[in-house]
Amino acid sequence: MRDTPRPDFDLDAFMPYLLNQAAEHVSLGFAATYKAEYGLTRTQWRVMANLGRFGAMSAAEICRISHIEKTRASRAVAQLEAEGYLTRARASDDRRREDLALTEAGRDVYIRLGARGMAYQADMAAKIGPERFAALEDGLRALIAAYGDATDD
Amino acid sequence: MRDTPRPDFDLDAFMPYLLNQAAEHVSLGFAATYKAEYGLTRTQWRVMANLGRFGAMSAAEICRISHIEKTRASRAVAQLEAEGYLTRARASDDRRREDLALTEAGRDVYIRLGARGMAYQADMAAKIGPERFAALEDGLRALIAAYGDATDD
DNA sequence: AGTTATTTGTTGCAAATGCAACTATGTCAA
DNA sequence: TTGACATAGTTGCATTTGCAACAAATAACT
Repeated sequence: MRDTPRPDFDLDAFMPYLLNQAAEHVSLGFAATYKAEYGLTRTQWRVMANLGRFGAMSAAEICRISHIEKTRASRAVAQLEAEGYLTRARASDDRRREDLALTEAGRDVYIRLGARGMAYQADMAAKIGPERFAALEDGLRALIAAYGDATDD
Repeated sequence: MRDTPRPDFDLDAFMPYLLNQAAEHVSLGFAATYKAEYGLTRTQWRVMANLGRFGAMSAAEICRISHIEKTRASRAVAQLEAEGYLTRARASDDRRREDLALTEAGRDVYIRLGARGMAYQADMAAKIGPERFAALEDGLRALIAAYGDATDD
């Protein structure tokens, strides 16, 4: 007889666990860059990345796109404004909304960090091999589509 | 002429971002289960999963294996003990260490949640297809190996 | 032995977080 | 117009978090 019921469940093969581990390790590497060199948090960097990529938009839009909690976004925006990386302007067509836009300084940071990001990404692809990297991207997108849109938090 | 320097950097194709998005969405689904039904946090569940899978071990070992911050682990262990899911015992060979072990109740939770986890996992594989799922696992392990062991935070 | 460094686990404290409540604005329909 | 509801963004508050400082035990040198 066994003194422990056969587990069968192995954390090391559990996808949510693997995803979190991978995300944490990989993110940390890049986070160190924008944290150390520009004093940005992850949320702040994401807000800037969205504005840099897509141009002026509201905080709510950024929240929808990047699934950032609205309180978090609000605070990130306030800090980014305080540091001169973005400006806010009441939208004329809907005065609840605030249109956010990067300042010169903000765009500069976005460009620099973007370049770093791409280098980081290239390094990742080299480390695990391009095919694996492509397959990974494909799988992640599939997951996000399957769970992200379904639950829609 | 363009008024914005060509960005080139796209957040939507940035691997750290994709990883975080996928991890967040997927984890949330399963987290709802152990949170709602057993009142466990993610860290608490991880501690239990490690103990259930590998048997008695110290908090520090769990931290090393699962890359959990030690303060977090300490607090999770205290709460799990308070709820009767595990016991702590000073190790006789090294009196700094505390050997943690699941109680009957704790093992019971582990078994039940493990079953739920496997079902969740099977559902994920079905949703995105078994090949994609396998490729995803392969890629994630490669990333963890490349970054997890190298940086070793 | 004696001194210094390392490891294990806990705690203090400031900062970050999430949820709910709130203001202000806009929409829809009776 | 009025009233019910929805959306954008902020703030209050209790909880969680992480870092640094700590205590206790052990290891590693000399």
